[in-house]
This record gives sequence, C-alpha cells and structure tokens, in this order.
Amino acid sequence: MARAGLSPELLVRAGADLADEAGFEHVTLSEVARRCGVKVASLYSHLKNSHDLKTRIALLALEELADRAADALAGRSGKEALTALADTYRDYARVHPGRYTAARFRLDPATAADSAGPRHARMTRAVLRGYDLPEGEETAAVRLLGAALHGYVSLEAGGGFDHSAPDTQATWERTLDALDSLLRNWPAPDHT
Amino acid sequence: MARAGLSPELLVRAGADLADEAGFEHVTLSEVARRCGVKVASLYSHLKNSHDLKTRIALLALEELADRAADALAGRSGKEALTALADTYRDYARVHPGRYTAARFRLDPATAADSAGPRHARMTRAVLRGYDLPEGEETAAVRLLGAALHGYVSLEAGGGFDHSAPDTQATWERTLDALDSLLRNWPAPDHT
DNA sequence: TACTTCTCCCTAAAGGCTTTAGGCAAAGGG
DNA sequence: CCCTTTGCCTAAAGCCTTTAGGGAGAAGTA
Repeated sequence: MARAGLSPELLVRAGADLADEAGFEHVTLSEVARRCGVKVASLYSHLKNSHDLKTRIALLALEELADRAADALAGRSGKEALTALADTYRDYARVHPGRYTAARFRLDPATAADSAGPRHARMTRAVLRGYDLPEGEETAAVRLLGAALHGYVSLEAGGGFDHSAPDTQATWERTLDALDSLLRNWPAPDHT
Repeated sequence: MARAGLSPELLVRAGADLADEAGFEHVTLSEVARRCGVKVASLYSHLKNSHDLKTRIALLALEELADRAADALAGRSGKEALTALADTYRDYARVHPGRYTAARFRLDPATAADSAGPRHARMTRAVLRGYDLPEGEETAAVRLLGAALHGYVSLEAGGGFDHSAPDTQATWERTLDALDSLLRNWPAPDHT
C-alpha cells in the first residue's frame, strides 16, 4: 500500500477546509478520510477520536484568528484599533465560517488555557487601553465588546439579519461608531 | 401493544427537555424514543425526520422566549424595559440552555417568517422606542442591541467568561448600564 | 545487501443513529 | 358487531465511530 503521508496537521487542515465548505457540524472523520483518500481507521493513528479532531480545528482557528488580529492591530490605537480588530473577526467569519464556528467549540479548561484564547483577551484589553476607562471597568468593557462583536458576527453568519432591510455593511459601521462612542463615554455605575 | 399516546407536541417537549439536560447537539430521535418508552420508527408517524424535530424545538423555544419577553416588557419603558428584555433572555438561557441554543437553529426563510422571530424583532424595536434615536438609526441599534445581548448570553453560556475574574452578574449589570447610556447618547454618523 | 523492526495504512467487526417498508392490533365509526 | 383507520412494532439498509489485528513499506544495523 502506498503511504499517504498523513499527519495530524494535514488532517486538521482538511477538517478545517471541510468545516468552511460544509459547516463545522458536518465535520466527520469519514469525510476527512474520504478527502485524504484513506480509510477511516487510518486516522486513529494520528488523532485520538472525532472530538480530538474538532478540538484541533478549534485551536487552529483560534490561532489563525489571533495572528490576523495581531497583524491588524500593529501600530494602531483608539477607533482605528477597534475597527481593525472587529473587521478581522468579521472578515475571518465570512471567509472561514466553519473555522469561525470551530473557534467557539467548547474546550476543556486546560486546553483553553494553552490555546490562543488568552491572546484574544489580551488584544481586546490592548484595544481598550486606547480609551481611558474608569478604574475597575475594564473587564465589563472587555465582555461587552467581545459580546457585541461576536454577537454581531454570529447573528450575521447565522442569517439573523437576512430578512431585515439595510445592508449589513452599513449597520456594521454604525455599530463600530456606537461602540467607539460608548468606550469614549463610558458611564459611571448607575446607582438608582 | 398498549398505545403510548405520542404526538408531535409531546415529542417536541421531550426533545426540548433533553436539549436542556444534554445539550441541543445531543438531541437525537433515538434518545427521544427511549425517553418516551417507544421504538424509534414510531416517531416517524409524528415527525418528518430528525431535522423536523430540531426545527420544532427551535420554534417552541422562540415562542416561549417571546412570551416571557412580552410579559416582562408589559408596562415598562426606557432602561426598565431594556433590563427586562435582557434579563428575560439571560434567565431563559440559564434555565433552558438547550432551548436557548435551539432558538438559534437556522430556519428556512418561510419557517422563520412564521416563527416568533418577528415578535422578537418587534419587541426589540419597542424597547428602542423608549429612547429617541435619530431617524434611520433604528436598524443599526436593533442589531447592536441584539448582538450585544445574544453575544453576552452565549459567551457566558459557552463558558467564555469562566476564567476571568469578576462575577458575571456584576459585568452584566454594567453591560446594561452601558447599553442604556449608549442608546441615550447615540452618536451621529462619523464622517472622518 | 540482507535482516530486523517499526510505522503506517488496511480489513474486519461491533455498536449507535436515521430512515423506509411492511405488519398487526387497538380504537372508533357505521 | 364489523371494518377501517391509526399507531406502534419488527426488519433492514446505510452511514458514522471506534477498536483489534494484519501486511507491507521504510529505516536502521550488520
């Protein structure tokens, strides 16, 4: 039998491409094997199981996304940085919808800690450094910003905006304007 | 054979409960049949197929969520309304995580149009009526608000906030303060 | 070069989920 | 009371995952 030259990296890449084409939920060892011209059982020498494949695709996506975000952020601050980070996420989700979904795959704590996840958190905090938020408000702002960006991108990808009127590019720009404005005018805690 | 008294409603309810217990991605006709004390093939008299079951669970969740939101919004406006709507979503997602996930299940356009989805959109717009947004900015605000709320709730549910410091209740309240403030001070389009 | 060892991919098989086809018996109308 | 309808069943085929065990290249050693 001619050797196919499999490796975890090759399989993960094939799985990630499959995710982008067919959706992350359709990523299957069988299909990956088929695409690599190999029998399913052969994959088990390189991957623990199906969950392992999905985890590795998630790690790949987080890494790719963090690399792009880091490039986009270099040398920018304030609204420019906000826009750069946001556009990076949105563009990635559009070009690589399956990978983007994979990036949300739930990882166990140890794996998550070793992933590029923390890099993403640091980059978000770096963007916020361009705004001077009150002491102790950073975590709330990180979460709001993360939520708004992820929420927008995932609703858009999920077709949630398909049946309402204005094109999503316009409302995306307004969303970034609004977030920028919010960060520049972060409200004091409301004690009513 | 004693009749089990199946019906689409019964099966959908069983499926929704299963989703809440095991996660929407583990909802399976086999498991639903098992829980109803019935063989799998029997389900096909009541449901078209597995996708049909998931669709119906999604419709149920959207409906339940819209009913609760409508109750919570009754008689409120401004920040009270915003908080009521937001808390409804968050509480529902915490008590019924599988149903909440199901509510994001992608529906075909015709089904979506007939679902409670449009009610949700109308309620969000109703909340915004309590703020006077500039002409033509409503859709952007609807999307930002929907994105922020869904994003927060889904990141929280997905464990995205598990490994950072402050408790999520506090940052949730700050998030709502921030969104309220943003809606009260919606920025003019930025022509820089 | 010839032999050994290891690695890689294969076949085989068991178990789970989905879906369709066809049967039997309980419910319910005439 | 019969008979039609309906509801749940058995059977079977197809696809996916996972484990066990085998054969043939590739690589190291003499």
